[in-house]
Amino acid sequence: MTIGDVARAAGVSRSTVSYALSGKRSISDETRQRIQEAITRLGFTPHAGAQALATAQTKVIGLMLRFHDDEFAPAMLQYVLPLSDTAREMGYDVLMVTDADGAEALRRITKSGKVDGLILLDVAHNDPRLEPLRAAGKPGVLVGLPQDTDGLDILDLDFAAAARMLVDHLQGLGHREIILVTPPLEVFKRGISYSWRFRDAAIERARELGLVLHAHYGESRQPAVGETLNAVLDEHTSATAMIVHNDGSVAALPMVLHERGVRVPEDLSVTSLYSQEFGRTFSLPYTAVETSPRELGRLAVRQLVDRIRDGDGPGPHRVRFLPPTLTDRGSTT
Amino acid sequence: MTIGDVARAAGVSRSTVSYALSGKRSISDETRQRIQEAITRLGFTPHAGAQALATAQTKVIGLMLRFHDDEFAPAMLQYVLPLSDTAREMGYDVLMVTDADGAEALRRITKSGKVDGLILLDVAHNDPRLEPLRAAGKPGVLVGLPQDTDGLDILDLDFAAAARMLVDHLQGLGHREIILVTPPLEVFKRGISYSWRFRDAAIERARELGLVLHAHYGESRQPAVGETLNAVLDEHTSATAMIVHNDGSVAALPMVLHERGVRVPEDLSVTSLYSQEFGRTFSLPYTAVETSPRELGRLAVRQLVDRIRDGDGPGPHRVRFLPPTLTDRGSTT
DNA sequence: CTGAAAGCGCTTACAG
DNA sequence: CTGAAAGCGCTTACAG
Repeated sequence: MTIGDVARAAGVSRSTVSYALSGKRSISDETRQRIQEAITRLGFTPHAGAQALATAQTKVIGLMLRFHDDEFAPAMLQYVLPLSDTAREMGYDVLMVTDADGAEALRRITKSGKVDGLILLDVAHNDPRLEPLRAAGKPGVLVGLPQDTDGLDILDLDFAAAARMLVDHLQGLGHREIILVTPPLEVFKRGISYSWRFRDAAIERARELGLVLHAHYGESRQPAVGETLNAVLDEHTSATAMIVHNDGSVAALPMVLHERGVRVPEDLSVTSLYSQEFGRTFSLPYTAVETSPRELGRLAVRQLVDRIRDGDGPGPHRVRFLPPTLTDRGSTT
Repeated sequence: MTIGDVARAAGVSRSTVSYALSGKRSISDETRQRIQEAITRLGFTPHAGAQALATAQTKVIGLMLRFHDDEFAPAMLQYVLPLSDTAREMGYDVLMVTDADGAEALRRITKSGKVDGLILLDVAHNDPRLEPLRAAGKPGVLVGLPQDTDGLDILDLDFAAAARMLVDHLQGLGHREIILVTPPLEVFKRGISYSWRFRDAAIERARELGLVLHAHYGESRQPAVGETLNAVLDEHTSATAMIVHNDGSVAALPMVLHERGVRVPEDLSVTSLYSQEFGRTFSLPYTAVETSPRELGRLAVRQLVDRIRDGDGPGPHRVRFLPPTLTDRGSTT
C-alpha cells in the first residue's frame, strides 16, 4: 500500500497525491475528492521512513531521562505524561530514551536522524549530554538548569523564589526557628542545581529576616528516610516550622509525625514543594509550593516544536523560570 | 555524512561499507580496517529512515500505555523502565504512546511503519486495541489477559494463584475471617481481568477452606481511599486478617491503621500484592505476593524481539502466567 | 491545476 | 572478496 497505489486508484500522479496530503499546492476540488476517497478506501498511510528520508523530518521527539537511586521515582512520571500528551497534540511521537549513558544515547538517536529534537529531563550542572546536544545541530529543551546555558533553551521552576516564598510565609506567621530538609547529599553531588538553588536561597532569606534555619540532607529510600527525619526532629525540638524540599521525605513525613505524636499545624507547621497530583497520590496535607509538572511539560514541548519548525529562527535561546505559587492547605499557623 | 562519504574515504564501494556494517558477507581484514577507520574518523552513523525504507525494519518497538484515573500512577513506572532498558539491551528504541484513543494510535504507528512490534500494557477483557493489532501484521505482546487470546502472545502474573497463595497462607496461620480489598469498581468495569481473577479465586478458595471472606472495592484516590478502608474495618471488627489487592489502598493503609491504633500483626494480619520496589517506595511492611514488574518487562520485550526476528516462526502464540512468590515481611501471625 | 523525474541514504540480489 | 545498479516510498523543484 503505497502512494503509487493511491495515485493509480484516483487516476492521478503520485506527486498530486503527495500534494493533496501535504496541502502544499492547490488541487482542484474534484481531484482532491477522488484522492481522498482512494486514501480512505485503501486505508493508506505514508511510510514514515520514506518521509523521513525525503524530508529529513521524523515527527518524533526524543525524551531523555534517567532514574537514579537517589531519586523518588513516582515524581518523574508527572513530567513524562504531560510531555507525551502535548507532543501528540502537536503531531509528534515520543521516543523515550533511558540509557545509562545519556551522552552516547543522545549521539545515537540524533546522528541516525531518529528524532527532530530532544527534551532532556533532570539536567545537571555539568551535564555530559550537553556537549553532544550542542554538536548535534538539533534543537533541545532542557528541564533543569546547567552551568553553561549558552545556546540552550531551558525551563525550570524558580526554586530560589520558591524557597523565599516559603520562608516568608513562615516568618509572616511568626516562626523564628525552621528546619529545612533538603534533597539527599547525592543529589547535590550529582549537580542537580535545584537542590542548592532552593537551599541557598532559603538560608539567605532566613539570614536576612533574622531567622534560625537548620538545613539537613534528606534521604530518598526507606528506612533511611524515616530515621533521618526522626533524628532531625530530635535535634531541633525548639523549631516550630519545617520546610521539606525532598519528595521521598515528604511522602514519609505524615507517618513519621504521626508516630511521634506531632500534630500539624498545632505542634509543628509544615511546608513543602510538590505538585497537586503528587500530594494527592501520597495523601499529603501540607501547604506547599506547586511544582506544576503539567505546565512545565507542556511548555517544554511547545518550545521544542517551535524550534523544530522555525529552524534556528525563533529568537534567542532563553532560560525561563516558572514563578512559584503557594497552595495553602492549612498546615501552617 | 552518508555511506558514500565513508566509501570514498575508505576507497571502496558503498555496498562494501554496508556489508562491513552489517556483517552479512565476509570482508578482507584490510578492507574492514580501512572502513572501520573511516567510519570512526568521520563519525558516521547510518540514517535510520533510509535503513527503515530499505529493510522494512525500524529497530523501534511501540509501548502502548494509558493512565486512568482509577489507577495508581506510580505502579506503572515499574513496568516502563525495565521494558525500556531491556529493549535497549536488545538493540531497540522505544516509542512511547499514551494516546487516549489507543486503537487509532496503534493503527497509526503500525501502518506508517514506525515500529517493528508492540507491547500493550494494561490490556482489558475486550481491549479495542486488539482488532487493529491483529490487522497490523506486526508482532505484539500483551501484558494483561484479554478475553480472546487467539493469535496473541500474552504475559501476566498468575493472579488466581496469587490469591489462593494468600488465602492459604492466612488459613495456615489459623485465620477464619478475612477482609479482601479489591481494585476499585471502575477497574472491574473497564475489564481489567486481574481484578476478578484475583477476587474470584480468593472467594473460591475461602469457600473451599470454610473461611469467611468479605470482599470490598477499594478506591484509588484520596480521600476516598482512607474513608473506604475505615468503613470496611468498621464493618468487620471480627476479621483477623486482610488481603489488599489494590495499590492505592495498600499505600494508604499504614496511615489508616496507625490512626485507628491497629497494630500489625498483633491486632490484624495484613497481606497484599506488590513489588519489592513499590513496597520500598511507600514504606510498606506487609507480607505480599511479589508482582515482579522487572521480570515481566524483560520477558515481554524478549518475547517481542523473538517474534520480530523470526517473522512468524517461533512456534505457536502463547499465554504465559508468571507463578507468584510470597515475600514474608512478618505482617501475619 | 497537474505530471514526469530526480533525489533522499540505505540494502541486497546479481555479476564477476 | 568486491562493485555497479536497482529498489525501498516518499517529496519537490522543474515544466507545462
